[in-house]
Amino acid sequence: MTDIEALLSPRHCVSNNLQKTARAVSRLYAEEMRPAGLTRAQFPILSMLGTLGALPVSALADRLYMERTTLTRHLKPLEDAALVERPRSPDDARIRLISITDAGRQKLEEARALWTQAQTRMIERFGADEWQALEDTLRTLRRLTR
Amino acid sequence: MTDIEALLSPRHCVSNNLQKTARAVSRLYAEEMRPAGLTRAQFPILSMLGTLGALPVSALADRLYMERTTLTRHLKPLEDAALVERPRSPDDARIRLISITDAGRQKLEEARALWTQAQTRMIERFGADEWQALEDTLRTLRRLTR
DNA sequence: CTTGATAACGTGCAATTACACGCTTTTTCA
DNA sequence: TGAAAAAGCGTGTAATTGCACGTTATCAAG
Repeated sequence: MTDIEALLSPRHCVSNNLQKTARAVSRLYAEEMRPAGLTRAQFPILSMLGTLGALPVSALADRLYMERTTLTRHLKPLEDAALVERPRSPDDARIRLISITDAGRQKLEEARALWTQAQTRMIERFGADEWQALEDTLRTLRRLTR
Repeated sequence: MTDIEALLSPRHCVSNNLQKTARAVSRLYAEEMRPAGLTRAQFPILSMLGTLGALPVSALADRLYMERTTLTRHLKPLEDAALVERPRSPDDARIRLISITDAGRQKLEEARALWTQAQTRMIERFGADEWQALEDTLRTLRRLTR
């Protein structure tokens, strides 16, 4: 039973501990995926679009736990590269239905090969069971922020 | 015993799961700490400097798991605000020994009051024992990236 | 002592993130 | 039906991050 007061020192900061770890890990993945020609943020966006169908910007942003406006910035170059489309919904002119293109799927497959290497290396070092548990914990933490 | 293959789908990406969680949590802390007049990155830097003594840029960057050049960017406005000093070492003119000033400590105390609120709220929701365990796990993960 | 290697740090540039604000479209309700 | 409210999205601006590269200072051989 840990006392809360023991965690009220900045070195126990939830936010900063997550930030630090994200930075450290992100650098490894970015290095390995550089030849893919996708930026760091583009891969998860394309992945999500590859799994789900066409969906509004806000819905996509929610699932990515990304600010809607941040996602908008990322979508622009992806659309310019013809990797995603964003036509307006025929039912509601406010909504843009974002979807991945065939070229996007192809690019995604290329990037995924490199990603798999990075992920494999990381899981091998950290442990599959350990990551499974950590992933669940992180999901719980994210849900608490809603 | 989890099989590694089960984790080779992008939704299990270690990097992206950490990034998403860091974004989600960071927004909460940032919102609460806004009145402090410190940016998100400044608080952990000042905290670290408040605990440790004067130390070189690289050593500080290592402890923050931050790129050295990123830290340099953050130090500039902190120095302009007279919250930190960065005199060159008398022994080695290449080294700048970064330290917090009295004004920096004062600002740190103010910000810490707000931070404590954010941290308390978060720990209360998530659980002290759970965070303790997660913090250890994240540290382990960071060490693996060295 | 000088010359090459190394260490410590800063800068140019580009990507990432998000708050404040505004625009257009849809919905609500009197 | 005709505002008023709300929903969905984009832009201005600023903070965060890090790679490639350059500069200065120290160290290691010869």
